Amino acid sequence: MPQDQSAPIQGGNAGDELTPYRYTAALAGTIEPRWQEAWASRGTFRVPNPGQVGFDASKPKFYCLDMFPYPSGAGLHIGHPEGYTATDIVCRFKRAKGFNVLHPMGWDAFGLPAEQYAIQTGVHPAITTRKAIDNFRRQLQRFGFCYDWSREFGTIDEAYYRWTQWIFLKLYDAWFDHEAGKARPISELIEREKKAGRWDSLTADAQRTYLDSQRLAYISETTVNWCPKLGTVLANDEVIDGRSERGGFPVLRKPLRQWMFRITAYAERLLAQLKDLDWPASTKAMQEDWIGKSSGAEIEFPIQGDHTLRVFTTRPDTIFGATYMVVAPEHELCEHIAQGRLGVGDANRYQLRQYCEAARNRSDVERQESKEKTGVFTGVHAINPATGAPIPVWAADYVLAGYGTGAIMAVPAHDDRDFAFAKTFDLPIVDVVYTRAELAMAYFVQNSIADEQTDERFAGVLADFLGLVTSTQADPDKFDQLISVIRTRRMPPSGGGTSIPIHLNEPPSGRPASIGERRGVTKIVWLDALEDLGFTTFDTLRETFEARTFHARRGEAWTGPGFAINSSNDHVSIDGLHADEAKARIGDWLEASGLGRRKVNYKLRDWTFSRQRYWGEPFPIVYDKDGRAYPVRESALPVKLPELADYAPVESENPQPLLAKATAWMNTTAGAAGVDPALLPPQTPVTRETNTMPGSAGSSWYAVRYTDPRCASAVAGADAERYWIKDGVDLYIGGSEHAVGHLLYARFWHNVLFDLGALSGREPFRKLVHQGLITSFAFQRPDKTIVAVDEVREVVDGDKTTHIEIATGKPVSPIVTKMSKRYKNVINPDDVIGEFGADTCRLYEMYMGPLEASKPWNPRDIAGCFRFLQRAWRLCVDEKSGTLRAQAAKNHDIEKQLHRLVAKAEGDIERLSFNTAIAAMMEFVNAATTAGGLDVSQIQRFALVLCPFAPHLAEEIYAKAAGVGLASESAWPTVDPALLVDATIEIPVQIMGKVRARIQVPRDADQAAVEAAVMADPKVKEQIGTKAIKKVIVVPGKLVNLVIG
RNA sequence: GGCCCCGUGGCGAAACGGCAGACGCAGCGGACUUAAAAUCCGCUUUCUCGCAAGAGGAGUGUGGGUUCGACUCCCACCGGGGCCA
Repeated sequence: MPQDQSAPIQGGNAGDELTPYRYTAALAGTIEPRWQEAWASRGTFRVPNPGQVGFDASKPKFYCLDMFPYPSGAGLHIGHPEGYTATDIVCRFKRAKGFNVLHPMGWDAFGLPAEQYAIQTGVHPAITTRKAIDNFRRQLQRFGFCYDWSREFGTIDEAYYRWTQWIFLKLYDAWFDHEAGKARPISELIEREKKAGRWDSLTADAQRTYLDSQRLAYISETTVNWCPKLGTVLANDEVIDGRSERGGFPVLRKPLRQWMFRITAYAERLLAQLKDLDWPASTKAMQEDWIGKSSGAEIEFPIQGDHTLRVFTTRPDTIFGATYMVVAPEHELCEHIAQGRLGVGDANRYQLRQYCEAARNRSDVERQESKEKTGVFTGVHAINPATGAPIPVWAADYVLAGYGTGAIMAVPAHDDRDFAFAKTFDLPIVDVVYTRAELAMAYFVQNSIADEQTDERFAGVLADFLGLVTSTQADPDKFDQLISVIRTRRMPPSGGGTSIPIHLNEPPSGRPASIGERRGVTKIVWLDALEDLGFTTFDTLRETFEARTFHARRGEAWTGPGFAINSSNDHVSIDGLHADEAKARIGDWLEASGLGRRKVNYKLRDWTFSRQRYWGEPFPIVYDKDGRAYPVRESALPVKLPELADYAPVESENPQPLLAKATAWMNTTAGAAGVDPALLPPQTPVTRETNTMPGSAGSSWYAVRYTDPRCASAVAGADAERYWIKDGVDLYIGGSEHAVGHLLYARFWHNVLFDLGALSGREPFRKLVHQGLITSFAFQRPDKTIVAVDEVREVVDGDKTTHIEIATGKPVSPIVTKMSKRYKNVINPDDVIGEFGADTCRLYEMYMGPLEASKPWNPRDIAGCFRFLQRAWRLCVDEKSGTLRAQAAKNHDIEKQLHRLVAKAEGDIERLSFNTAIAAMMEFVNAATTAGGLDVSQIQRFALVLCPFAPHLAEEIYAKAAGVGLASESAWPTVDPALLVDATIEIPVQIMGKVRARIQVPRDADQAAVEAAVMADPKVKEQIGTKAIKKVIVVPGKLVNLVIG
């Protein structure tokens, strides 16, 4: 590859006549493409599959994957190579350590941007996408990444999306057997129904309807996020603040016929299997939250007539506090009432109808956000099955139709929104949960003696009692004992002095904020707390607890943990129990009495899988004239996209798929479309499905395809699939923005395909790491608006540096922010490579800081990495002649340091701590330079350590030193453990935790010997003086600490 | 509002309960050079005492706790970021 003469060369001074072989950007630009070609032509990074020529079954395997890039027209962002360099280093290292390494790359290439571009220019998305892919590939190859390019593919390849469609058909042809906890072919469902005698009696249509209701891929009319401007439906995670993630266009909620995946059937498995994954805790937590499991109960509340109102609640333990109910305005009860079926008076019915009409025009978001609670009494009452009391049923829009059953039991004392609503409409608020302290107050009301109930005395006694109860975390059965302690004025056994120690966050009643408790709090604080609550007389206290209105008085719901109270009837009592036990007992009672049942609820919704756009996989589905769906046979795959004259979406509030424009393609026959003749005669006219699949389709299984990318008979050949991915990808690196979307969808498909026998393992990604965001500097005015970097001038005054906005002359402050064209702080990888070479760029990205941390790109710092490579080069190669600079004799001290470097680099790479590995190499080069240089063997081994980080430079040095072979094909240097330790070591001596002296001891000196050496040290003697030695801590090989006094 | 992550020199950072600031940048001083660049060497958390060598104190956002010993573990608070609502 010819050197690009036009590239700006600023990386240090150019090599001049004296040093023609100095390591410069120009030299890097020469050697880097040369080695890239050498690797490619030798197939250095190609890895064969089991059964193929050259496959070595004796080696362990390592499958390392980068997140699928979307090849945008703008080219590679500087953030891309961060993760890619990390995986590249690990893969090169693992290969050197004797692993079979699978390290592939490909393209997530269907999707909106290419299509938006096609709309503007009329160029077919396939053309622009291929161009973008070529550019991406060129840029990646320029970094020297060790991908096995023979495995490259894109989601837009027919040979690939054929299998994406095949997977869709597998899901269409499967149902979830809840008893077995796994997906099974639909044919087995028919078998089961036949055996149960439920099948043959059904009509063909009823059979079809039943099957369709069970399929993992099914059609449903659901409310979707419709974006008129983009002409498509978007997934929830593609909508941000009511606008599309791409383009920022408004998004409406619309009912639409959609293909859906029954991911909810897998909620429990997706949740349970998380715990075995080596993933960042935060990502696991996000998936847990997204799945949103909550256990509670479904309860039937009788209402007048023979109606019941079914609610789902996560707090069945608070049912005794349910003082009213709320239904969503869309709830069928409202309709029934409006139609007069429950005998509600005209005035109420009119109000209700008015309210429901109004609520319907407000979006869910508006309804959730609005602080002001609105609602209307429906005119009917329900019976609280726990208390037997009639409670009013209201309609209010803070309850959403789509969540749970669209109706709730309201427990205002223990739910914030119910509390606010009850306050607004003056509904009763009844305590059914108390914290420990509150329970103690209630106890005091009932059990105090007359003498303790005087207005003068009660507060003091109660404050003492509360202090004792909370400090000892006493359960209610200990209250008798504790109050007698107070009465006899004895101090509690554990509390020395006058203050009673109170422990923070004592479970389960810790409520520091409201009852005011800090460590060391005393009676005074409790007295203050009682006063704040307005308990100035005993009667107020008694009335509050007898009326069960403590929380109402406090003005806030208590949603935290505590003890159940006021919760007994003839059949069940949960008084005094904690929430978990109380829930369990209420669950038992509900089930025994037939009033309800325990129920697990998930926040996770089914996956909407239809898009109304062009540039995606077509569905292998056709419809007959009655709208019945039929699958296309596997042999007829792939269903290819038709050509279109123009790609502009039909911009409309009524969703219309773009493929409907291709009428000739859409209208076909069952035979031409490839429907099984047993299902539909070939001449039958049918219309094709005109939706396309979303971008997440192709990216949900690509990790599997890499194991055998050319396989024509399956998603991947069984041997290859089992060898590489049975236990999941060994290292998967990519951005945390995919924490729920992609990573959850891919797990779902993998699980389904495992159940159906198409894959050997359940989980696709065993170990996951997110690289941090690479940010950039910009400037900020005092009003927090941002100023672009080229609009600011740096002023150096003595040792102070200030930044001035050129236009205004006002000072601005440097900040770290996302790279943005607007701020003129975008770093282009091509420019960086032109200026310093790919090795320097790779090295700097890894040297900036920990892989997972977000960190700012500093153009100044990159020079340090470049200079390091120059020093490394100069250490090994003569800058005048370009020949090897090897010393004849081996420096043994340097040899020792080299072994330590190899050992450190090894450990650091394993734990992805690349910045510290690079620092160790810098130290080694500095030491070796000072020591006068390396011998040939040392140069070779140093090059091998450098190779994963700066492979081109390493190859060049290695070639000069070894003469034959490639560094990238050589084994990692071996470490002699004997050289990692010294005979004598220096250890610090601390006195009272401060370093006061240092002593030399043999490495394996025992405790007594070390102690003796310490005591003999004159500095130690001086420090100890006349004081006594109380304790000696010897940490072998590390340090000694003396406690004196 | 909830959950998670992060606060260490002028800057990026290191230290997996055991010598805080490795390594790099920037800065200062020196060598080399007619000169500059490049390169090499030295200094570089801060305060006090000292001409100096050196000695001593403080110090990892703040306050508390655990420990012989805490940047590291626990609790609360403050500040920044992310995700969810």
